[in-house]
Amino acid sequence: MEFSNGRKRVIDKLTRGLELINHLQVMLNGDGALEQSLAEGLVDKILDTFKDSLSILSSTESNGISRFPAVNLDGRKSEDSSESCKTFEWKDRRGRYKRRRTSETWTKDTPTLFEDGHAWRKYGQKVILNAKHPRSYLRCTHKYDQGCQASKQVQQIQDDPPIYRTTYLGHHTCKNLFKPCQIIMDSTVKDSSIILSFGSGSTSTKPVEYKPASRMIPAISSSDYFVAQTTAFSSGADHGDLFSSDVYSCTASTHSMMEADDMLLESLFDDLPEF
DNA sequence: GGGATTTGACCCCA
DNA sequence: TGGGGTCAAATCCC
Repeated sequence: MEFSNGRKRVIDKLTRGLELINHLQVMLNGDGALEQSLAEGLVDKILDTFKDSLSILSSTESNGISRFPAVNLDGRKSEDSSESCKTFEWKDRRGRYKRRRTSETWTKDTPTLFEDGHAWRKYGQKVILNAKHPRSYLRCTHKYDQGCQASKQVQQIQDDPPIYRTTYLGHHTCKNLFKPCQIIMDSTVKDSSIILSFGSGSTSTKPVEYKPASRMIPAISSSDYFVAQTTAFSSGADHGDLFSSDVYSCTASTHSMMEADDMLLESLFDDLPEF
């Protein structure tokens, strides 16, 4: 059952990749005035679909379910292809795992523990050398039911005022946000920026107006994305405040993190006016 | 009862 | 070799 679920998701991803390639092909066959940033954005998305597919295949393989060879995100075959055979040796598997190698990571420092819209499950806590506070280890709740490889580590790195460092590892391949996010394009904030507002069950999020800004459009496929907290919106902060306070930025990693909101981004692309 | 968290054990890798 | 990441049994909580 898990295998068929993973298989369906791989098919979905690959189908999506084909659609994007067709989209790109149509654009290339048009008047030839394809915006380079748009093309790069499409290529990024296509690459993401194939990376996700490989990720799903790898995860189902690690569960001993898949018949596909284990493949890392960089395309290399798993160095220990016999690992899946060990899944039949269930006696005391404690500590028997394949530590992931250099996966994409990015960090965020915040004064509070914030809600990022995904469901996390804590699977460990560790006292770190020369650190006052233990580090918590969390994985995506949908690690097993959807093969999501995302995980994060949270550690308090400062007491007064408290600062929490969250390190994200891997990308969400699941599709389970608590609530869909809202996408805002605001030309008044900063060039090449998009703000995402994730819904939260505990806060009364103000509806945020979606403001297409034509001069921002070439920046949509830029690698720079910015993610803001819902709480900032609900507190009435304006977009300028968001960028000066509790917003982090990064490049390809954030793009991948927003994968769960891919449909919204796709609709954003679809809404682009003709140049 | 089932899902989430805690916690000690185990193993990878710098 | 030891710090850090992950596993899984025990425990907690709703």
